[in-house]
Amino acid sequence: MPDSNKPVPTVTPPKAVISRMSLYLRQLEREIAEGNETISSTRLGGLLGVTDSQVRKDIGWFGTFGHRGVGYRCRELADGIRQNLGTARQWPVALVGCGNLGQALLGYGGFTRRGFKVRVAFDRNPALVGKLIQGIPILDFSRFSEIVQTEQIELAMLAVPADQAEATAAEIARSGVSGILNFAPTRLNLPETVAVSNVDLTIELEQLAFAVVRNRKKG
Amino acid sequence: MPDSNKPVPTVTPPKAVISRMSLYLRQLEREIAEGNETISSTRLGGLLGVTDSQVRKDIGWFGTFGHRGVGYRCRELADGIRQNLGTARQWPVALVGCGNLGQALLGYGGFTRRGFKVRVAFDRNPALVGKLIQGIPILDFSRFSEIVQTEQIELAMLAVPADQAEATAAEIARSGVSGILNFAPTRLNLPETVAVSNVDLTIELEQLAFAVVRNRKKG
DNA sequence: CGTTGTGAACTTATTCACAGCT
DNA sequence: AGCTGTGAATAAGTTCACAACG
Repeated sequence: MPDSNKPVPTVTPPKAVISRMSLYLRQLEREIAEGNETISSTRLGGLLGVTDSQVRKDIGWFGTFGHRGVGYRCRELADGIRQNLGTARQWPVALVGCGNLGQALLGYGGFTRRGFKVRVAFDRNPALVGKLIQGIPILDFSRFSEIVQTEQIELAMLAVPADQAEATAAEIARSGVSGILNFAPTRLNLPETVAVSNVDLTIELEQLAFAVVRNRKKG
Repeated sequence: MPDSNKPVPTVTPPKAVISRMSLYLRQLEREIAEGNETISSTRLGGLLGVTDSQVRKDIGWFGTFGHRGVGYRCRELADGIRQNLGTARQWPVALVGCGNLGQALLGYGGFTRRGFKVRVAFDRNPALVGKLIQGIPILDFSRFSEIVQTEQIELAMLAVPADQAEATAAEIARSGVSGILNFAPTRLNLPETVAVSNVDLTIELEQLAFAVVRNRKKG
């Protein structure tokens, strides 16, 4: 073994690496489903529009998984990625806000398959409270803090209107939830004990519009 | 990968710049609504978690809008950004796939306010075809190409299951649509005449999980 | 052989710092 | 005095290229 005396302080992979790792993981799951034992960085990257060296560098952040002359064993690498992403276990999730978007999120099976289990949903609208959507009960948001304890909720998906997002997020944070996936088009200003990811549909559409305009100019 | 050895004289702002421009635009709209005439790069950045110099550099890609000693006039800058993003006009949009997520997208008012007008929706499920959701008619997907012509559709939001995404996207591309906002967890491989943006909910959740785990390690 | 892991080179993005305008 | 616009400095991210190894 060459010198393993590397300092390696607080090496945190960049966000971009993490999202590519998710991409790799998904492809690996497909390869496994198709019965492929191994995959090379060249093939994995080719399928996802990423260079082979990028694939190897990215994977390097999470450890040493490859086998020279062979490639990566799909199962081994998939397990390693899940381990590092923190999704080798199940995450109990709460949904806050059961309007159109919220209800769609309840119906989206993709989460469960990747380790995220929506346990309970909340709203303030009495017309919704008490209903069962996709088998998940909608409770009054006033009970949020209590249920977070009993159900051990760690993540919340926030799908309330923009003008309520900031205040609702503050309350969620106070209840001890560790992460919020924010669908409202608003910057949440929270203590950094709470991690926040944003999904902003309008920004994506505007990026698309811009790309189209640029495309036309050169075409 | 094919040749791309052009010394391209036309500078194109990076994607990251574009999404921050969207962010600035939204904040500017709020400032206007609150009656503020001008805003400085420091304040604008502070509200959005971006440095002042980053704000100025970003804006610089789109032109010269500031007034020394004053800041940016909100209306002027907002107009300039819309002009550059290509959202100063209305974009006619089609929705493809009217399941849970698709229907939620139809109900999401945020698009319309930013210049994206969903004109028509498509599905292959006969149980859905003919219905009117949020005032928007659901048509059979076989009519897609025809309607794209008559309604002058330029953008499509793709919200079909993963296993249909690639084929459906190919058909959309063939109909002359210029951009696709893809909600399916699949890489679309299309001719580069069609711009693609991806919204991948699972990736976002995994990023969140990772951030939470990292947060806990240092906390 | 084929394919990884990785330093070094290169490219892109961000921050600094300040001249210059109002 | 206040605040932008921007070149120069720094940092971050990507690709290259090749030794090392099953």
